[in-house]
Amino acid sequence: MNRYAVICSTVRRIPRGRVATYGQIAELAGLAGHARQVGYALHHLPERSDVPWHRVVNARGEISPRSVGDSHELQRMLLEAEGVEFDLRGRVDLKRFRCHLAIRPSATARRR
DNA sequence: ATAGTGACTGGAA
DNA sequence: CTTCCAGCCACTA
Repeated sequence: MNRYAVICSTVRRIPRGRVATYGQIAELAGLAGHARQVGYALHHLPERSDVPWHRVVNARGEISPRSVGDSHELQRMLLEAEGVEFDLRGRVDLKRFRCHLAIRPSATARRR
């Protein structure tokens, strides 16, 4: 079980129509303080991955700017399709759409 | 091996 | 409330 796999499985737990922040994912994945690694992991995802990568936004509720690519446009489209709303500044109201997941004890070694 | 980068964050302004 | 910046440290080259 590598770091990316743990992150991916955590992202998969985000319910439809909700979002989570990078830091939140990192924490849930047992990698508290390593939010950037979440970004790296998502960056490495294959396009047809079943991981709902688009449900991950930054701490401000924005879709994080990417150095390359145009996937952020797709991301917003996917989120709106799930009912996530953006304000005029392109930000999600985290108070409303952030998912509340509990930190799974031993996220890396689930059930023996 | 070293150096540079970044899909981030929290605190400061 | 907002934007800005330094620190962060694994990842890439």
